[in-house]
Amino acid sequence: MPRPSNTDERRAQIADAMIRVVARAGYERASVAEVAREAGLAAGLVHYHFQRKLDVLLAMQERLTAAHLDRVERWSQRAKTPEGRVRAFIDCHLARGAEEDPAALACWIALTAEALRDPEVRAGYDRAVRALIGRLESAVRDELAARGGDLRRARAVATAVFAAIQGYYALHGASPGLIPRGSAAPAVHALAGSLLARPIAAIPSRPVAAKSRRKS
Amino acid sequence: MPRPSNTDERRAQIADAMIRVVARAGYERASVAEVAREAGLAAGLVHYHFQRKLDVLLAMQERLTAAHLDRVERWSQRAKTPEGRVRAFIDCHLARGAEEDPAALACWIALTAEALRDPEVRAGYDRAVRALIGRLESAVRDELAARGGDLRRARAVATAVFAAIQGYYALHGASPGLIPRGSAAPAVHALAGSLLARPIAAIPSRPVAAKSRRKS
Amino acid sequence: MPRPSNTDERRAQIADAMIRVVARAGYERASVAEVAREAGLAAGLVHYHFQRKLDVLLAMQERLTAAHLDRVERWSQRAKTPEGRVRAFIDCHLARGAEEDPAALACWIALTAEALRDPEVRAGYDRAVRALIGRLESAVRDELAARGGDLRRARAVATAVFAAIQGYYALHGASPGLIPRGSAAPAVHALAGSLLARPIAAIPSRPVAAKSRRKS
Amino acid sequence: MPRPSNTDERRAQIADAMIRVVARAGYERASVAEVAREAGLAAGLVHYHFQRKLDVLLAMQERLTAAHLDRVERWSQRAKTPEGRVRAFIDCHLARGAEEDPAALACWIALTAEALRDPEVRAGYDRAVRALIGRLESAVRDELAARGGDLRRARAVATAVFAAIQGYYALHGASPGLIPRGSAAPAVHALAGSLLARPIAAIPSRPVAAKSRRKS
DNA sequence: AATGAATGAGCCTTCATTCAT
DNA sequence: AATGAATGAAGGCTCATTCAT
Repeated sequence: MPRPSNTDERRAQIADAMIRVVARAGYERASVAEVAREAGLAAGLVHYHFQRKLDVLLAMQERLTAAHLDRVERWSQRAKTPEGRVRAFIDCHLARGAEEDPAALACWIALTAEALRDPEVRAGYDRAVRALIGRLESAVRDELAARGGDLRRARAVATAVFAAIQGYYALHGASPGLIPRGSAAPAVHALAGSLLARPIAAIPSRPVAAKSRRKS
Repeated sequence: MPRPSNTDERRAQIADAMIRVVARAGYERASVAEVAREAGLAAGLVHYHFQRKLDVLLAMQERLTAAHLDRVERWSQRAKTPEGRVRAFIDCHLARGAEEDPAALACWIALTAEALRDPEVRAGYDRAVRALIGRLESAVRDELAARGGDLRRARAVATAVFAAIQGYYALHGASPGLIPRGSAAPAVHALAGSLLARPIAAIPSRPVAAKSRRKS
Repeated sequence: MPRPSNTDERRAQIADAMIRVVARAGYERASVAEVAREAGLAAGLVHYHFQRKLDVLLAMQERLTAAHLDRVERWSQRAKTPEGRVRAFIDCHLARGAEEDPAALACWIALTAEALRDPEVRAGYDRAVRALIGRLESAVRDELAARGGDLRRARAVATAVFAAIQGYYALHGASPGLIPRGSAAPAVHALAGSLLARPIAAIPSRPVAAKSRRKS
Repeated sequence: MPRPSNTDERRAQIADAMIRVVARAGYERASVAEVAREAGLAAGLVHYHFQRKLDVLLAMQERLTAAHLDRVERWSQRAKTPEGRVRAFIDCHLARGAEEDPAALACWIALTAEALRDPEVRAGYDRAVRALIGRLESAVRDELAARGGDLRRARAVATAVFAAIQGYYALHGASPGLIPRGSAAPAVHALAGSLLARPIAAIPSRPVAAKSRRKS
């Protein structure tokens, strides 16, 4: 009788170690040996459970994504209205007291950079982003429906909110101290409020400014 | 008869080659040999003009930043009002027909990821971001002044607009095809309009949603 | 079932290979690749067992020192008196028929030169020299005690004998053919005899010479 | 009319710069560029005046040797007797207040190590040593003649004194703090006195020790 | 004579991956 | 499953030497 496989735990253990190493060193500089050490395992074992180093990154990507989706889900459940779900999505990412694991944030940015070059990472990245935006989009759609808005804008609205969050993350990570304390969440809430309220195209501006916008 | 120095041109030549290589391979995978080949130079020459590979990255960073600031400046000059300058800043980054060098965009994301780990890259990143946000902030401040708004919000507003742009860039690079065509610029314009119009804190929302925001 | 470690043997194997390579090429010109080849190993393996090339040198230094101390010990055991131990120390280094591994001698000189510049090598060098001189000193002290001499001179006497040996080694290595055959050991024995017999300061000389020594 | 050649000065200037660089870095690590910088010259100029880096080392070797011979000569002139010249030779190297340029000492040891491997350096080393020992030998021979000693021992005596000095130099350089203060010169004087006084073979020792010496 | 750029080989080191046990 | 040694390919960087000016 063979001993029960512990492959799944080991894979998780290794992927989690990679999170910590990538967070502090980036993917390229995260050596397999270092990841093994971080996981408390022998160096050779990593390649017993994963064919390539890249596969560890992909596993880590999935774990990060799953955990993050969970987190979003948990925050959403407290919301009672569609708009509430949108608000919860934003707060879950940016509200004070909602600070996520800094390692996860660093990894996310590393994954973004990696996705630019590697098709496999890009695929996982795309899947993750689509899942997240998808959740947001459904909340936006419901809200727009309740308000009688144009449902076709839901995707654009969700994307905008997501992009803003993503941008704050990047700034926060790479240029800390630049974002006025407490300004991120309110700003994205304003964005959401604005986009839910009226057609995107109708940008409020002082008349004189109208012309300057006609440039490209 | 001292030989005239061509160091500046060479450094520029090498930094420009690094832009192309980093764009397609990332910094870590951009080998010095490859950069030299891309520049049409012998491998050893790179280290004659730069002490470390990192210094090439920093030079490239400065060139990208300078070029981008130039670009922003050029777009701004057409604007006749403060708000126009804000609009120009957004359009310069996101409007259709404003597509920047894709290589520059890829490099920017690579630099963001690198800034997370390397203090020197972070310093340059910070400088670049502050210069960009600074320009935006002054426009925002002028506009708020004209509207009688709270000038202290200028920085937060500028940061929000910048973050949104940054987020769109990341999404565009890593998950192309996800952003509804033509939605980016209008969304950020909406954000700007919304933030210029009223205090950030006053988020318009349906009453019921108020509670859901009160979360953990 | 953990694989049994062979690190100690490998390290010894590599350090021994370095002895041979340093002997014929010096430390700087002893490339890691060459050392590996000499040891019959793959190049990368050296850095699996040693962090830096310098660490191989230090390991080699320790092996040389240990072997040499052993050798001195073995020669000393035949001596029955303290003076006999001093004589044995000298003969062990310089007597005909006592020729040591020429590679070891070449390495020792290389280590001397390296010690001038590198603190780590210097530390090992210092330790080796102190151990050797220490053994000699204890023999000298015992002999001086037996003769009723000044024990405080023991260190100086031991150092003098050691320096003379060291000097002969250097000459032998760098300018072979210069030392009259068979003159080294007797000369150092004369030195030892002279220093053991009377206070160092009392140098026998013809009266007239006394002045010439009073010079600048 | 061509401008007068300054080649000799330049060569000297470069060789002197190499002394300083070799003293602090050793020959292998003394890069041509660093030597040029130390000399305040352009990098390319070194290879205009010297074909190979090794030739700079050889030039430096000659300069060091010449300067040192000069120094020995100067010290000797004050001596009025042959023995006085021997004493002066020792004091010139080891007496307190006779400290030579530490850079020269470091270079000498570096040259010793280099001589082990390179035939050209060895040739120069041999020449230098023979010149120095030769001067010493002639003084020894004169003294032995005056004493009615065996003139054939002159070379061996001179070599012994020189070896002892050389050994003290090595110890001083590589293991500073090991030599009891002020003990070097007296010890070598004792050696000289002892060797001038009686046949080398007749080593004074307590009877019991006689046997232990019969080992090899 | 002199300059400083250019070349290309070689070195130490890192590392993903494989393998014997 | 697991271990730790082994392999070989790069990579960044240094540097002696050459060359155009």
